[in-house]
Amino acid sequence: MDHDIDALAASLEQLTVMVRRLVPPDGMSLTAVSTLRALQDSGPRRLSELAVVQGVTQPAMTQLVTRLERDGYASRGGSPDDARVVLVSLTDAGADLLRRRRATRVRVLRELIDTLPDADQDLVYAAVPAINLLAGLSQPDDRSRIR
Amino acid sequence: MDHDIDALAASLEQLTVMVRRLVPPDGMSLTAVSTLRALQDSGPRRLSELAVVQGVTQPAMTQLVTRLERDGYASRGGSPDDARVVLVSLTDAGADLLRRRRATRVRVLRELIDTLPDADQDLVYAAVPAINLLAGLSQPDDRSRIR
DNA sequence: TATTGTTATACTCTATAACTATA
DNA sequence: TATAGTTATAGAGTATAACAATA
Repeated sequence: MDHDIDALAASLEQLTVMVRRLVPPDGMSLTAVSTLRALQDSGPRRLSELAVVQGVTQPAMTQLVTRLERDGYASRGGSPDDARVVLVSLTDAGADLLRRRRATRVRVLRELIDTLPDADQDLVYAAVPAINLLAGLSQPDDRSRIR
Repeated sequence: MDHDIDALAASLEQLTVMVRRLVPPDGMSLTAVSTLRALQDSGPRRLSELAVVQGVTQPAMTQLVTRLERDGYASRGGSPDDARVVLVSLTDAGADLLRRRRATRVRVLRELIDTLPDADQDLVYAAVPAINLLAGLSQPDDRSRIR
């Protein structure tokens, strides 16, 4: 067992480049997509919650939600409990967008993996638990730049 | 062997989120860092070559190089062969920046992996060949938006 | 004419500071 | 006063279109 951390770090960095290219650039920022996913996973959320989760400032989230709303992917609603609060929801068009991106990513990934010899494909799938271990390594969620 | 492509795609996506957070945001864009790395790997390059490799337009690269030059990470030079050409080089400060980012990524990654039980650590390192297989899957370098 | 790079302009996305409305 | 959100302003980073200089 080597436990060569530098090699692992370099491999992971290259891997992120590959993954990022699975979905062709479509004008959606990482934050925009991640915000829509958060809305899909957890339902309507306060604008300020979204800002914290995404690690951006409240004004940045205000503007992102404004663009998402303009493009039809999200909508603003009020809270019955607190008139100051804005609840942001995913629209059907937003859910469609996420569906399409996922389908593209899976399709392109499958095409790429299909080019590998069967033995290598088995190796890749056998690594899924290890990849999940790595993916689950949580950092102290360094969202401290939110003032 | 499951060969569950959807699970693999989802795991890879989560993994990229983890890797992206290894280095704290420091105002350098993905393209900026990737351009500096290209200069380090291959030596001075034409501005237009950099634009193609990074998948951005020539004007975008002109402006990026201008910012990198202003910040001291890269420098412009002429070509002796062709007076139209701008050759971009990495400066010592640029190399230092890359060194520091690499060191941070490795240090944080090590700290995170150290929190895993030994058996899981072994599992992660055993997956490096599979990760390299995935990272090496080349897409047709869809840089077709360059006109 | 074709190639290399820059300038002009516009939009996204981010930040900080100052503001409004509600609690 | 404190909290939720917006508006104002500035800078990075991207694009397309138009331009200058060189081949």
